[in-house]
Amino acid sequence: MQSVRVSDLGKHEGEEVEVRGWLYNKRSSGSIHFLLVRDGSGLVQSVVVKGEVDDAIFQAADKLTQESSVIVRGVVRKDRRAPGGYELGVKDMHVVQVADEYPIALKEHGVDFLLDHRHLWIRTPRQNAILRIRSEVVKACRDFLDDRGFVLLDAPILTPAACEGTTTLFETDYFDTKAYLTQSGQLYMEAGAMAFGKVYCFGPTFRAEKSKTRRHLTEFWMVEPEMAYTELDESMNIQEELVSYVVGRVLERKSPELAVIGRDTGPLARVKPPFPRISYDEAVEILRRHGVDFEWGNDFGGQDETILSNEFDRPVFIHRYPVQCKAFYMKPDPKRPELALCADLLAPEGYGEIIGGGQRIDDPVLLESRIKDNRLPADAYTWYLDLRKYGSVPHSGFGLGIERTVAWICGLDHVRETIPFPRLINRIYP
RNA sequence: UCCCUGGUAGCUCAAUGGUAGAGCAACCGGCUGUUAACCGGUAGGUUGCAGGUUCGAGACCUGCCCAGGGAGCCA
Repeated sequence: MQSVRVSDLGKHEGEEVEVRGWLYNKRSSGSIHFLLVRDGSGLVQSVVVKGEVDDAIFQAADKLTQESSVIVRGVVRKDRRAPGGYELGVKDMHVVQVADEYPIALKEHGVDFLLDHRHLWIRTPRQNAILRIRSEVVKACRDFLDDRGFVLLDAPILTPAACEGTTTLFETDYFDTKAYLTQSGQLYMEAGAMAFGKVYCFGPTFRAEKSKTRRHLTEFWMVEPEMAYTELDESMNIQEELVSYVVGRVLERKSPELAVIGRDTGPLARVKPPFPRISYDEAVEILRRHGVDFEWGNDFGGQDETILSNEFDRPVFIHRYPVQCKAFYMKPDPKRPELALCADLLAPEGYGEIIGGGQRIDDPVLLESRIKDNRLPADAYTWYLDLRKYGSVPHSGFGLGIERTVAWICGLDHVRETIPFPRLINRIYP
């Protein structure tokens, strides 16, 4: 007999098929059992009627516990009363395992409890939908870049020194010396851009900051493209096309999942180029108009970002921050050297920064002095300086945070639900 | 690291300083179309930990632990 995924049941109306899955929930009226079976692709109501199956099977159905693994066989039929519109009239059933008492009931739970049971929590429809959308976001990013001639160049996870100096690193032993988990693949992507023209990396990054907010994980994933012969404005063009493409792909292919999590897709449908581009100076003016006592030269806080993004109906670029706000490798604006040729992209609806990027310093003398000014270990950056000695060109890149992007697209209030097994301060289990 | 809030049954939560309780889950029984099904019953507790105040503490006080929310930092 043909095994069918629940999501494909509609194509098999009237046929006898089998579904291999787990019992999500069960309702019974004594002589008729309704088994809600999930298989990872969806939920199907399987109807077991006394007298229509062997008594042994009918009784086994009665004994099934939540999340017991089960194979049900029967005829697919349309029924308005069934969730999803189709149900299975069970003829035969094979119980693979009767599950122990399942910790996650079909009702509300606290976050701490759910995170302790994350390995089971991901079975629930809402978490399943979020992680399917994450999968689509990742694939959309890669398709977009692959189609435009970018080469995937994996960056190392173990690194000899800080990429950005100041922020906190996870340290680990590396034989007789120390190594650090990467904070960003960017510097390596700059090497790649000079080798391939356009590259990107996609991988986990690690920040040992003791951040306790809805926007932070200690382990998170970034897509980091880097492009040779590319200046800031062109980089922003790519970014707005990428983000629009990703949102479009989710709307196109994951609308059932968006419906499961109850996301209002109206704001997402507006995400199309061009995105507004405002300078740091203009952003400061907007904040002051809103009564924020903001000192020029500071970086924006979470509330500042919310005020700024609420001014627009789509993601907004903020470009040309004061150089002291940004990393050492950011190229100063030739017209105003106190500003960096950089841009952050703020997601709408108060979701904050989802992209940070900019044009990199291409002058070896300036870069060397910046490394010194930031008291970075010069030895560790010898190779990075080489990139400016051997055929230096203007180049730009950016990093898109996957979890923040997924949280925004899904309309979630915390990034921890956007990654299968979140790593947070004080949480590394399961 | 700082500020705020919380920790009671497996889970979600009640309980003027005066006998620790409900719903769900589990278990037993009933019900032929259920929609987090419903109805009846059974069982389930070192109230986060350690001290203290009191005739009496889940509640009040002190310290600690853990979690949530926020700040800073950042994607």
